[in-house]
Amino acid sequence: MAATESQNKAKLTRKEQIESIATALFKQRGFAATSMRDLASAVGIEAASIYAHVRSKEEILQSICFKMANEFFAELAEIESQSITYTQKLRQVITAHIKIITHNIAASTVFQQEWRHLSEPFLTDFLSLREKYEHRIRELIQQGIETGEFISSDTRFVTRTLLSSLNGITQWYKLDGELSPEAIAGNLADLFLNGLNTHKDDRPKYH
Amino acid sequence: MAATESQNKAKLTRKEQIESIATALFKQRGFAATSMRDLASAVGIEAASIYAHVRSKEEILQSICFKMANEFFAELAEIESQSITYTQKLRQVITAHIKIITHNIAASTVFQQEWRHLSEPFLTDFLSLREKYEHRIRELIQQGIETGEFISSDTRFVTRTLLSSLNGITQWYKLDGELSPEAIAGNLADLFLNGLNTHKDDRPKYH
DNA sequence: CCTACCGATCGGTAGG
DNA sequence: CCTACCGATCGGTAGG
Repeated sequence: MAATESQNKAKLTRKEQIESIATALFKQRGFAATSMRDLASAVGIEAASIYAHVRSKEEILQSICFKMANEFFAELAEIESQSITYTQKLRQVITAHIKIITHNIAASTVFQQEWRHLSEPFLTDFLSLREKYEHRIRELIQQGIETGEFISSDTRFVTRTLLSSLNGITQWYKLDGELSPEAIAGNLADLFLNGLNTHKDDRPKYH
Repeated sequence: MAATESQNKAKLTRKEQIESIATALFKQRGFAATSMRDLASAVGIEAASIYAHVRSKEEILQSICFKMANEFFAELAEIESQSITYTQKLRQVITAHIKIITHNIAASTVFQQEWRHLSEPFLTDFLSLREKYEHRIRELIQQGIETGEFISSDTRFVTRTLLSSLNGITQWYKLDGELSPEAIAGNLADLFLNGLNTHKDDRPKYH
């Protein structure tokens, strides 16, 4: 009970503050190039004091990576459970993914670029989660093809391309930019669903 | 003349061999997490001996990043000079970019992910080149819109999305995989030009 | 290309 | 949360 109380009060525990600042630094310089002394100095304490709140440098990375993974899965499960067309599901997946990314730009960047510094068994777990997420989106596209909503395509390729486009948003999204997360989602869904061409006679016979 | 001769002979100079192995290591572990001792050991010499061929660790990174940039620009200039439709130009840009990436997977990955470890003035130069490349592709899409080939869209957004999709290929392309570079290029061009949807009545009114 | 070595910095611990 | 400190490792140089 006392433990629960201490978790509930206050805005940000010191541990959360450390993780938040670490996330920004890992994004800026990369995990390997960020030292615990850099982190401590940014927090305003001594390097050794960090270890009162955190077991190791890698533990911080683990926390960032798996928290982000959980966010993506929570939204995906919600969408999968709905009774709507696959076109609508795809639009919602795009919207949800972009919402998560734009609300956690630094953590998303670390999630995307720094996971390789995880040690085992975290590395294997992480890659397995990523594979599962991709697989479930691929399933969604496959089912859209079977209902006739989407054209027949290489679903593995389409899914990877979609995820690259989604994850690439971390590299250019600006809070003060001209495009809101919702506008980005709308544009991206339009592009993937309808393409750039004004007519559809361009397609060679790959399929 | 003697200098020219020594450049022309042999398969790979020691310097080229060092850069090639460094590229693979930088891709695998990242620039910051790769030590000169790792590199030396992979080459089969002592760490200090590396410095007989290379001025610093960063010089290797500079070489990788700017060589890749030059490759992209050479292909782009070639395509821009042709008299073909913008649809065809876009297809060729996609094909050329993918060709370069798939032929230099490790160097492309380093180019994309490790450039932030460049020091000034290289960092600024590099970002300026990247911006120039994006700008020229954006111009190409803008012109395609003006001729009526492409639908009116946010060209900045479309260009960034295309580049994310192209660069994401380094993350999943396998030499022994099911898709050849040409097939990937065809699929990607089809997706961006025509989209996934079997009909075009899905588009909401964002534009 | 090697041996020998430099000062700096790393992640982390002991003990309070 | 601090002082004091550990052994390991870092990028790089001197001198041959």
